[in-house]
This record gives sequence, C-alpha cells and structure tokens, in this order.
Amino acid sequence: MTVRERADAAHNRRKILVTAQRLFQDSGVDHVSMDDIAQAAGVGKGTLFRRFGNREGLIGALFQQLTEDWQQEALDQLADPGEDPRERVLGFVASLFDDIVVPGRPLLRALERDSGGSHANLERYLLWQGLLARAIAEARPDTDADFLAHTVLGVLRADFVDLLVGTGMSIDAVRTGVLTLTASVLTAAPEPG
Amino acid sequence: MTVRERADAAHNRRKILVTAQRLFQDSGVDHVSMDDIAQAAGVGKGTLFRRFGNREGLIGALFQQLTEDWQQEALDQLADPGEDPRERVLGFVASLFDDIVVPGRPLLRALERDSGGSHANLERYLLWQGLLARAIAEARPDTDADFLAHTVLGVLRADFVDLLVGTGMSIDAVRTGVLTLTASVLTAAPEPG
DNA sequence: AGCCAAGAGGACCAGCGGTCCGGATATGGT
DNA sequence: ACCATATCCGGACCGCTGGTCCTCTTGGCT
Repeated sequence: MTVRERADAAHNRRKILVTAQRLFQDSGVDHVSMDDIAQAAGVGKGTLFRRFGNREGLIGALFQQLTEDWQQEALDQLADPGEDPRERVLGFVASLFDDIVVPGRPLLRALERDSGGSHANLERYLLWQGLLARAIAEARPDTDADFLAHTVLGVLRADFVDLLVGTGMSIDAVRTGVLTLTASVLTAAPEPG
Repeated sequence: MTVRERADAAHNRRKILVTAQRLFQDSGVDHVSMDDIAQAAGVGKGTLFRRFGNREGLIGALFQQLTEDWQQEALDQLADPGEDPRERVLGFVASLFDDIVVPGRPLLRALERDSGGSHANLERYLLWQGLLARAIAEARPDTDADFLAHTVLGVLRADFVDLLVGTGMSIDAVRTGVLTLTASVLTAAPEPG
C-alpha cells in the first residue's frame, strides 16, 4: 500500500500529540477538551478527529507512545526462561509500576473509564495478564496463577492507585504494598486444613 | 425542627428513586440522562436536581438505599469478637460480593468513575477497609493487614469485576477467585529465606 | 504545469448536566 | 374556613462537550 501519510498530515499529527501531552500534563486530562487541543495545536477540529477518530483514540495514541518501547523490553524480560521466575515477576511489576502506572496515571484513568469501548485496552490487558500468569505459574505451579495475575494487575489499576493515594498513602507506600503483595503471591502458602 | 419535608416533595422523591432504578436497570446507568429520569417520573428537571443536587447525588441515594440495611448487619458481624476472624472475613467478603457488588455493579461503576468529587465514597471505603483490616490483623498479626484489606477491596471494585467478566470469566469464577484470594491472604505464608 | 485524492478547518449539531424564575400549593396559624 | 408565605414545581434556558459535515486548499505524482 503506497497510501503513505502526507507530509502535512504527519506534521499535524506530531504537533497534536505533543500539544495534547502538554495540555494534559498542565491541566489534568479531564479539564482539557478536544477544542482546547485543536486550538492550542493551531489545527482545525476536523483535523484532530480525522487523525485520531475520537477522544479515546487520541488518549490511546498518547499512551501507546508512552508504552511501546517499554512493553517490548518488559514482556521479553518477563518471559525470559533463563532467569528465576520470581525475580522476573517482581522486576516486571516494579517496572510496570515505576515506568507506566505512575507516569501514565492520568492517561490510564481516562482509558479505564471508557473501557466499554475499544477492544485495544482489553487486548493489552490480556497480553500482560497472560504472560504474568505464566511466570507466576512457573514460580508456583500449585495455585490459580491466572487469578493471582489478575489480582496483581487489579491493584495496579490507575484509579485504584489514585484511591489509595487519596486515603493518605504515599506513592512509595503504594509501591511497597504492591511489591510485598506480589512477593507473597509468589511464595507458596500451605493449604488450609 | 418543624422544617419537615412537604408531603408532595417526599412523594416526588420516592417516585424519582423508583423510576431511576427502573430506568437504570432497563437501559444501563450511562444510557439514561437526567432528563430521561425526570420525564419518566413525571416531574420537572428542577425538582429532580432540587432533591438530589446532581447526578452523583441521585446515584448515591440509590446506592445507599441498596446498602443501608446490609451495611449495619455486615459490619457488626465483621467486628464480632466472638467468632473466628477467618470466618468473619470470608463471610464479609462473600456477602459483600453477593449482596452489594453483583447487584449494585452498575451503580458502583458510576460512583467509582466520579470519585474525584464527594468524600462520601471515600469515607465508606475507608470504613469498610478499616474494619476489614482489623479482622485480617486478628487472623494474621504478622503482615500488612492494611494493604491486604486494600487488595481484597481492590479486586472487588465494580469496574474490575466487569473487566474480568469481559475477559470471559463467569461471575461465579470471579467469586471463587475472590474468595480463594481472601482465604490465602488469611493464611500465613512463611517468610522467604 | 496540471490534476486530484487527501487533508485542513471551523461552522454546525445534538445531547448533556445543571440553573433560574414565575407560577402553583401544601401547611401552620388564626 | 381562610389567609399568608415558605416551599416546591416545572420546563425554558444555558454553556459546554464530543463529534460531523462540507467547502476550500494543498501536497505529490506524472
């Protein structure tokens, strides 16, 4: 397909992305309207929607930009059979928290909120959850690794982290809690009699 | 205080509540506008907002109606010192899941979504979390009961349950997972050497 | 240079939550 | 029974939002 994006289109796309990121950062994701972004980017509203389809598409593009490099590396490392699965899981969770959840919290919240829509979020979630579950299963073949993976990711959801922060916990306390939980998930518990 | 609610006002309040519940049930919370509710209840929009302040107030009132009886009983039982803390926690979680989360999922989602606003939700959360943490601490004094309580409640969040269902799990599978997780949280794990 | 698909842009739209205010009425005092 | 009035009612109205549409422009190929 030779239908390459025209130069002005690509230029505008980049301009929109950087502008949106700045506005979101400055004013909070849900105090910035699509009009705001179009105007600040010096672009018509039609252009904005032509490029990204809708609001969720724009936010998704910003989020993907944040994750694409990380995801490749992190998932490879998580699946690397040459290392202790426990270490791999802990490393993955720590990296997910530090590099994605914390810096991407506002974007993630916005994406989680409209989860009813696009399948992209669900697919991404399932990808992470599947690999995480496999690694957990390596460390603890005896348990429901699948649900434990869900649990760990559940605690990492942006709005839940925000809730915890809202109760007075510091980001660092949340981090410690998440990692402790992950570690305990990886440690075999005796079956209750 | 003789400032009793006038009879017509009370009547309208009841009518609005039952109408809203029906509409939400039939069409899904976020496909029903405040206009819809007012019209279906045979009431002016001004009346609706006068009674409940705003959308979140209405949803909150519906949710409180759903929980008020349950909460009294469940929290008492959770704090009852005469029973095995493990049983109490498991019973509380099961009841919370069966009686609140599952039937109230749509309302809860809507409330969680706008959590930025009212403190009422945060207070309710902290009340439940505090008592749950105390009971967990009785069963396992050695761990961070506080964060474990957060974890259990985190997995019970309505939008997370919806996400799990969206991945193909049945409600019953979610229930099993939640209870298994709770049980494992209540079972001491050996410190990793 | 000339053609034209792709893109630009902003007026426009429908729907939303929420407000306002002139008219109606329930209620307590007489 | 009746009045005075605080309370309440209703729906027109508002500002704002995400999203569409249609005309004009322009980059890129020949």
